Amino acid sequence: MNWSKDDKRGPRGYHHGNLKEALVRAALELIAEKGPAGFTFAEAARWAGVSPAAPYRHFRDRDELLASVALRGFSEFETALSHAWDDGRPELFAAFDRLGKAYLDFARTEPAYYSAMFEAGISLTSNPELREAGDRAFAVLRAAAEKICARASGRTKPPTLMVALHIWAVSHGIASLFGRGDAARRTLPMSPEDLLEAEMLIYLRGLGVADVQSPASP
Amino acid sequence: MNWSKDDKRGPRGYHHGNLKEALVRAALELIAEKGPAGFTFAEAARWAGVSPAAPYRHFRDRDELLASVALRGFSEFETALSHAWDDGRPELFAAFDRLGKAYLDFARTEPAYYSAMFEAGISLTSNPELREAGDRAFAVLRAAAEKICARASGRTKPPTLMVALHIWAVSHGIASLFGRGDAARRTLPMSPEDLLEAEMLIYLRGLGVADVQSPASP
DNA sequence: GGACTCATGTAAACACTATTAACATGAACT
DNA sequence: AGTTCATGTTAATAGTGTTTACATGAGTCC
Repeated sequence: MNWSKDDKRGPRGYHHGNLKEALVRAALELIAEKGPAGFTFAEAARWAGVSPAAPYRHFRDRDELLASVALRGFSEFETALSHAWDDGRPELFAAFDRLGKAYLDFARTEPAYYSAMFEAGISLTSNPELREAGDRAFAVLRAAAEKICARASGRTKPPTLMVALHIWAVSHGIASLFGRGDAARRTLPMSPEDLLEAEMLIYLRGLGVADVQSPASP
Repeated sequence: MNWSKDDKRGPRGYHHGNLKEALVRAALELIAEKGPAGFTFAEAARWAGVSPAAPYRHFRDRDELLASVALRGFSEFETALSHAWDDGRPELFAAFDRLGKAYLDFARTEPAYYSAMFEAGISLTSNPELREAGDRAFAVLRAAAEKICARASGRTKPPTLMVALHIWAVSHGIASLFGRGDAARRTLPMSPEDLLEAEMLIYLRGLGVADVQSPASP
């Protein structure tokens, strides 16, 4: 007999082996299916093949599991954004456009993460770790805002932080209102991607950033 | 026959008299307290002083009560927005500024409505009445966008619908990320109102709308 | 090897929720 | 009066979050 963990069923007798990980993955599946509200601690346990009380060995309560999902979400979000941004290479505006598309793409393809991060109502003040993860993701937008601001032509440079917050708000607004399943979807005259791109072009133009073509005539 | 609802205690024997209304109000209280997820059908019934099964005479299920709250929310939202906008009087940009502040004010002072409307995940496709109520509120933003676009100086006028969607996305993004209790609040260098005003000024400038002062120098 | 410990699992219990079914009441209409 | 029907009740089912007491087994020290 071969009891190694590569067995079809694995050893998996009394101890699961990697329950914490399995629960996070189960939560992701379930949230993606039925929204963050429909996600159930008990069902996650069932999905992982353990008793309903087992998860409490790894998470204080249901909210802590949700927070754990959100934490990982912010981490993957940061990775996706910074990969798209790629430090503004090879060209600032192309990279900026990729950044916006990556934002929308994450919200669409990872609705479970996105819900946990922004809609589950987890308190950031009581969870510094989560806040820091969010800040790291936001730092990518901030870095992009920095390079954008450096190109502004006005007498005074716009404040980087403000611009970063603007970019975040627009992206989140579009992703949240139009970017996902038909839960809140309305019939749009254009794709969320085009909508975001147009808005950012107009905004950059208002900022006095050069090399941006007129948005009204594509 | 003066058992109108103005009676001191109302008849209130076996029949409540106005349970549907009472349930909606109870839901509002509860959502405001503990978020849309923490709201409970049973607790709403308790709050109204009836048995847990009574609400089912007025709402098919919990979601339908939530949808009812959202419906009323859109109606009040429309009222608030159109009152602030006041058809662009006495001056376009002052009215537009009021509109933005009214948006944020609604999200802050009526978080229960706002959550039910945008975060409860109620399907709009399966609820035409709700969708229409949302469209009526959006129509105010659209009307504002119309007048804004008419002032655009470029060769071609920007499409009204697109501009309206942009305004909506920005407002919702700021309200949703920074506009309410500390659930998702971050430390900001400025108030949500100032943040929104600045973003709209830059946007309008990018749109080529006249009479807008430079945003970078207040 | 054997005993001790501790993280990690189970089972049983409690209070609570959504929802339904069967029954009760009373307001309105003939 | 009596009937009807909307609107309430009670009782039951099934599923949930969470706690408590107990069980197991992997690693550690002798």
